[in-house]
Amino acid sequence: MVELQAHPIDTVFHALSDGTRRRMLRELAQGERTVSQLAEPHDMSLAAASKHIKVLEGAGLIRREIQGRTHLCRLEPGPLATAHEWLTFYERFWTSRLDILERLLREEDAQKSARDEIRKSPLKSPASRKSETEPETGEDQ
Amino acid sequence: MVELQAHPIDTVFHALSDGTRRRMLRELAQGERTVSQLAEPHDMSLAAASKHIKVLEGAGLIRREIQGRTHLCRLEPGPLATAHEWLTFYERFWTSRLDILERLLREEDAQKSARDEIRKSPLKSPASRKSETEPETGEDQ
DNA sequence: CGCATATTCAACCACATGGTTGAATTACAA
DNA sequence: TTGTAATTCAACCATGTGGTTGAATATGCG
Repeated sequence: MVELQAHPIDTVFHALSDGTRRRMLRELAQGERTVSQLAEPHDMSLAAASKHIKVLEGAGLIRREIQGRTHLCRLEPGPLATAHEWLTFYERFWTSRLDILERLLREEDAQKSARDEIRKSPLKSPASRKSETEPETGEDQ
Repeated sequence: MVELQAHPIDTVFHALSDGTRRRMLRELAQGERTVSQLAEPHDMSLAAASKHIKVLEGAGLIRREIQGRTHLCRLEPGPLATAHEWLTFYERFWTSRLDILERLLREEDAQKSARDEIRKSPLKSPASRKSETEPETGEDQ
């Protein structure tokens, strides 16, 4: 019904791009929950919550065990690990240390591989960015 | 034009949920690129690519330096670090070692915090999931 | 100046998303 | 059997997304 032939990681990142769904994952990190339990904290219809759960399921982020008339959901961390590893590729860009060297190399690289002959002004040194950690901080997500 | 009052991490994950944009980030990991350079490998109009770039910019994943008539883009890793750290919260769920203990604790937890009295069947032990690493593997993304 | 280059803007389109409501399905319980 | 509880399904709606095309806006160049 959704994401017909997208790359798996597309569906994972997409699933994570919604605060309701991230909150559900957060909840599931503390233990399994039924559909109604997952829906309860969210100000929306059960049907809407059910759709969110299906998106999470479609991304492989949760598994569901049907138990009579209730559906028990539990976290399936594999895709989260995949996404984490995907991001790890870029780690060198935020863990500085070699930042100056990196940047010089990137400049050289850009110079070399530039398909045309644009760019010839100096680059601004990027302000080192502060990153607020931990999921589900404060109000939403 | 997009993401009017969403949580910042919403826009980051959303930006990452598209293969075209992930490929652009990949490209920018090797050095700065102009808009046309970023657009070139992708089978779409310049205008479409320009929109993708704006999504990345809106998520804070890239910065743009206007240089005459060309726009030079460069990677801004901060939000990637944020997303990475967000995912790190769930790390304990995929780095096993304490997996059995974790699971037992989660069961207890679920037992304790369950708002209703559902759940009373045994849990399946989750198959340890294999996660394919590194970004931009194979054909797309 | 006049033209080509780099990029965006605006209007448009098909389809996805996230929500609603009401009915259908299935299971438990009296 | 009858009713109620848990969940999905189907239809619908407003809005967002990702793409197109053609015009607009600057900038660089001869």
